[in-house]
Amino acid sequence: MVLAWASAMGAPSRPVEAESGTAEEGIIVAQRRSGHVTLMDVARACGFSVSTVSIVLSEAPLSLNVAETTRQLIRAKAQELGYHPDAFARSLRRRRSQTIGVLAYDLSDPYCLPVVRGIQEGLQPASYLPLLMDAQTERRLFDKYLQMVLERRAEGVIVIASWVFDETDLLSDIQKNNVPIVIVSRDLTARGVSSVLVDNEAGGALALRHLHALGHRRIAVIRGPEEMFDSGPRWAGIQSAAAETGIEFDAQLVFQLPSLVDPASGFEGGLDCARRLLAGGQAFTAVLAFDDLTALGVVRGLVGAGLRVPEDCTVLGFDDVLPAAVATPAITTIRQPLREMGLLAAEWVLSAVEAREQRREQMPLLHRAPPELVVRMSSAAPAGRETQNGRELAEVT
Amino acid sequence: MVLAWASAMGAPSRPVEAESGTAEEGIIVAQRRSGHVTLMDVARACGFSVSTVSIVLSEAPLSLNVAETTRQLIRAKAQELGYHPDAFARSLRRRRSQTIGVLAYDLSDPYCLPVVRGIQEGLQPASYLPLLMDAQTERRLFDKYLQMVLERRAEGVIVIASWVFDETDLLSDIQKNNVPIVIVSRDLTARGVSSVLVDNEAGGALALRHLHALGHRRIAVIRGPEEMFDSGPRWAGIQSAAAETGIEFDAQLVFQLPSLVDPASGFEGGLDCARRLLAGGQAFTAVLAFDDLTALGVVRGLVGAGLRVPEDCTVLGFDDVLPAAVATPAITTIRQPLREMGLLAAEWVLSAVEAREQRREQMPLLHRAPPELVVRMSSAAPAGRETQNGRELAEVT
DNA sequence: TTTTACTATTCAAACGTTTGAATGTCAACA
DNA sequence: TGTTGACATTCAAACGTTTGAATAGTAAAA
Repeated sequence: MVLAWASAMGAPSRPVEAESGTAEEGIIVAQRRSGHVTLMDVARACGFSVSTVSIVLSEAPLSLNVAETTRQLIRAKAQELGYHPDAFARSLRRRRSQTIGVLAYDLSDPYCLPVVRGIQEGLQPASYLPLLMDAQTERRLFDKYLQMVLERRAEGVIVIASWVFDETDLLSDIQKNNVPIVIVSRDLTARGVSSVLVDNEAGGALALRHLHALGHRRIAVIRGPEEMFDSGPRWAGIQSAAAETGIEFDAQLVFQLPSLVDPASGFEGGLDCARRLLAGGQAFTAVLAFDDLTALGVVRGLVGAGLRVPEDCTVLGFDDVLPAAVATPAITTIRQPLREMGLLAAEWVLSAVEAREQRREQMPLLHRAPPELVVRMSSAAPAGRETQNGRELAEVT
Repeated sequence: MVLAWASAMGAPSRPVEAESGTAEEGIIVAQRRSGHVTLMDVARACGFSVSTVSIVLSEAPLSLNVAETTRQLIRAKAQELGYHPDAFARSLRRRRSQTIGVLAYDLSDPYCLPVVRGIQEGLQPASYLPLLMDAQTERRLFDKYLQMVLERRAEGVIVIASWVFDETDLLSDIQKNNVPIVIVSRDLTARGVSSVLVDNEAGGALALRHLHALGHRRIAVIRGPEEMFDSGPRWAGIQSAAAETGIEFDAQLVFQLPSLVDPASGFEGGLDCARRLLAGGQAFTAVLAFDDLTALGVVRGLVGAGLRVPEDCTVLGFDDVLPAAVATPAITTIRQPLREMGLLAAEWVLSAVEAREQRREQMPLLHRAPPELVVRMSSAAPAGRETQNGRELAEVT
């Protein structure tokens, strides 16, 4: 009984005998090796076999055949003892982990969290559990966690790689093991990986058209770093919209972020660009930044030189992450539907898991999520004259 | 090779997979039930027993006795087949999960990530793996994940509960199972839980003294919500420093945030307070906000009314999260050493795990991490005269 | 020749579940 | 009396590892 049980815990080095209250034969309470209550413990405590207890507690189909009284007794005892099924044993036996690996290249990037939220939302109804891992921008960790995902027998993997890295055949190990993958925020369909990402072309175009509509003509652009996937298509979208609206870029006003160590360093990049922009002496009325952090860096640079945003200069971001929304002036930006993208990734990975079970082949899928212009406080029509910042700067500081 | 294969067959009579494809070499392609390569597969492929292969691949002490050539062969074959040990089987057998559950009440709170980073850092050297879970401010999810932590046999748990919730005996289930817990960001030592948190009193005092040193005398304070742990001590620290410096608070200038739904809503709270503050017509030269998001909300409110920060009004935050650093003006704040706190929590939980193994009792520990003043752009000496915002506001807008 | 001591490898029993097949009841129907 | 079938429960074999104990083979020591 319970007291005997407690004494067994107190003296773990030898088995303790105790009597069952009802049955004629004594029940031997075995020494518990691990601290956790097992089916065996529950079975002994209530006098049924391990099988019956398992059937009841796991709500297997057979439990319909188990007498109601038995079920209640077993449930009560399990509750009382604090039984929690061992996920290791269960997954091992069932050959299902009910787990999807979620590997973020850098969780501290405010970009990732909404995606993760979407994934959680998508996994929930199927009662799959996300196995969340944060590679902290370290290639080494990314590798290690990928192994981990395999070892933990995740049934699928979602990779969030908003940041730079060359995953040439990083993922091949996963694919070799026939584990479905979905990647968020870059197009890897060419390598056979289903991909969910924002429509960068459309986003770039959206941003430029907004500036054009406000009346801006001399626009500075800060492109993303060379090795980053989004940089190319986003710039392409900007260019095509520019052609469309008859805007021409001054090569002096087009910058490119250096390859960055971590996402937060986009801020530094933006700040630096703003300084170079002002030092260049070319007139401009708007800055189209690669992402929100960059935009915030630009704002810092401009304000530091005595300019006002948006009165003297409009600044546009991209992504719509938290810091952009709570800054003052709040950054006008191109919103990526991150949560929805995560949700879709989850749905895809689940359906791929199912497809694999039924041995159906599946083609890699691609979704380009439509971005959305979020007009906030950092954009406005240009002032009468263009900012002649080279000179103004000297006066103000 | 063939002989080894035969001996493997001598093993317990299993429902033999009748393979017709007995090739000329006699190599039988094992029919894999799950998609994953097992020790058995490797053993067959290289003609050794499962035991030997296990010993080699897990680098058990016995592997010193295994011939060098054998080791190399086994490793090579394992590599070739893409073997990854099954974490379920391994943990089940070893009775160790090498896992610490990390349960964040809301991962999207920028407060959490640095703590998580610290935890990862602390777990790494012991090669423990964090099992990261995000309760999304939902009590129901928190519960569920707590169960999960137990089912996955995490050897310890770290709870990050920067946000409100009444965990009266939420954690008792964990404690009953004798799993060590450490909680970050509130003091639960009274309930026997080791706790790591910032020294809120010191932080509050630090903030107030900074304002005093700058010359501020009429200071508005926005206290944290009633149910939040930090609110009380932080306010106490502010008050004691005020007494010390001879500052008295105008009750009209002391606000309290309503109970909030999620951390980002601190921004709304701050914005609202700022409006009420301005509407109140009382003079003030500084606002001491409960946290950074609140401070950003205050800035928004003040700027919206035509005031400048810090020229017309100083705003102080608390925590030092990313949005505070990248906003312009950057928020002067009280930094919590979040990473260090996470690191300590990890170290504590690991040592508690060890203590438990050696059946040593351990007292709950408490650490109040020293906060640090980070002076940025949102604080300055007050202008000559105090802000008479009631009237000024009417003129400006 | 036997013993001892190694070295290199394998046996077999766990770990805690799940589940197809088997067992045992008991009442109803030939 | 035997058969049927429905219900309630249990048996026992896996799942993929690890590991203490056992087994061979060989060489040195007694």
